[in-house]
Amino acid sequence: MSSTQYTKKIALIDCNSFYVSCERLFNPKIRNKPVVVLSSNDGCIISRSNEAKTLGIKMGDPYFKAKDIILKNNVHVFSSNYSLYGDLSRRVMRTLKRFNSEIEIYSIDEAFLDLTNFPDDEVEDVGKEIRSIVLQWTGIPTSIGIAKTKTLSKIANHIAKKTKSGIVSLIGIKDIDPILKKVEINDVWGVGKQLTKFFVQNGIHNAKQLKNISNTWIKKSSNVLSSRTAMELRGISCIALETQNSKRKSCVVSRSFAKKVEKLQELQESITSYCLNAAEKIRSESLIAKSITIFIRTSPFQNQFAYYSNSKTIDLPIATDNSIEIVKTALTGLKDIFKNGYRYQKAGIMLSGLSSSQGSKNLFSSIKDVKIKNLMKSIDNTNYRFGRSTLSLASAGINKKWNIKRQYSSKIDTADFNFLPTIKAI
DNA sequence: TCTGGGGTCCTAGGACCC
DNA sequence: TCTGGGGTCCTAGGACCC
Repeated sequence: MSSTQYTKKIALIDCNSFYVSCERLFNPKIRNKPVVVLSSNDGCIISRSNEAKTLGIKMGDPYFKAKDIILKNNVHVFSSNYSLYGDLSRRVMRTLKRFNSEIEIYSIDEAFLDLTNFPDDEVEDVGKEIRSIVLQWTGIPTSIGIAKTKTLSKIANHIAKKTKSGIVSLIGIKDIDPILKKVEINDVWGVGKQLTKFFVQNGIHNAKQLKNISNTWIKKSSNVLSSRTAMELRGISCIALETQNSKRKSCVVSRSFAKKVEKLQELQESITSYCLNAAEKIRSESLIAKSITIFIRTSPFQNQFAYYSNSKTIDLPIATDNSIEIVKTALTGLKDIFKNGYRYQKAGIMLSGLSSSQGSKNLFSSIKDVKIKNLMKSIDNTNYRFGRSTLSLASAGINKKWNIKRQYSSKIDTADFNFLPTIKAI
């Protein structure tokens, strides 16, 4: 009798130090060297190589605070280059799809892959192959965790990151308690700062304890999400793989300013350009928005200045993807919440209540609408061909003094042939 | 001087209705 | 003059994720 088993198996594939790995692809000199990538505006550290982690540089640290360590240790610093990372992400995901079309792209550098169709005792080898193919085809190193549920595969992945092979499977292990015991409660997927505090107060310090806690207690004293997490630790799948890319429900565009902004005029310029950006984004996904939120705030870190933060949500009379309409509405909202005398650090907008623009004709549809649609289309096409904001609105400003800072950009654009790496035959 | 950006989901509480 | 219970829907804010 064959003993081949096909239990449920979910793999979590996670790119190692993804943004750093992307920069390294085009810059072999920085392999094995400490590297960090900064957030937009060169504000915070959002990706670190292992060497940088060893130096004690923390995730999310503001750059200026880590500068001493960085300079002393010759850490290589890069401003983030999202079009590069997005491009490489798509390549990684495309490669993963070859192993199974049942894939959930969870973030720019992570995907869940259903491996149930492979026999239990072969799944670790499959994982190894995925790793080496992704590395070979894209140059991006990954870690892979495999287990019966998403939460457990997250844990397996967490452990895999610390192993040399880069792959850990919990499939076929009868008693995973000794493994879960070593996983701190705050490292469990879905357990954040607040829940950690709550669990620790109740004597739960690791994943094993959460797994073995009574169901009634957790339901009574917490919420459905926690009990779902506990179930998943027991190997009972509660969080399904979301394989079809569902349409998003909101679209945010927000930025911190390179310099503090005090004038309404400058806020208007930034809000306008964020609106244009967001409108273009939803048009490219055939969506229309029902409402728009505008928000502005001063820095929460600078205690010597008064703090002010406010937002305003306005319902659009008719759901729309029309840039002009969206900008106009946003600017009225901005006027309502703007107050003189503050040093604004950040502004943003959110389009929400998004729905498909297909067949969204209504009583008020008219020839004018068709004209506007064509105008939007030609703006999008021109900007696509000649670069963002070739065509814009006057209110988006020309000088853009508030615009972001990107001092350390590698300026690599994989769409540009001049920056493609050349491969030399030996 | 300098502290990211973009998402989802859940819940409590208020408004409103019968 | 006093007094009820139950339901739905919406929203703001919080918590979490990367």
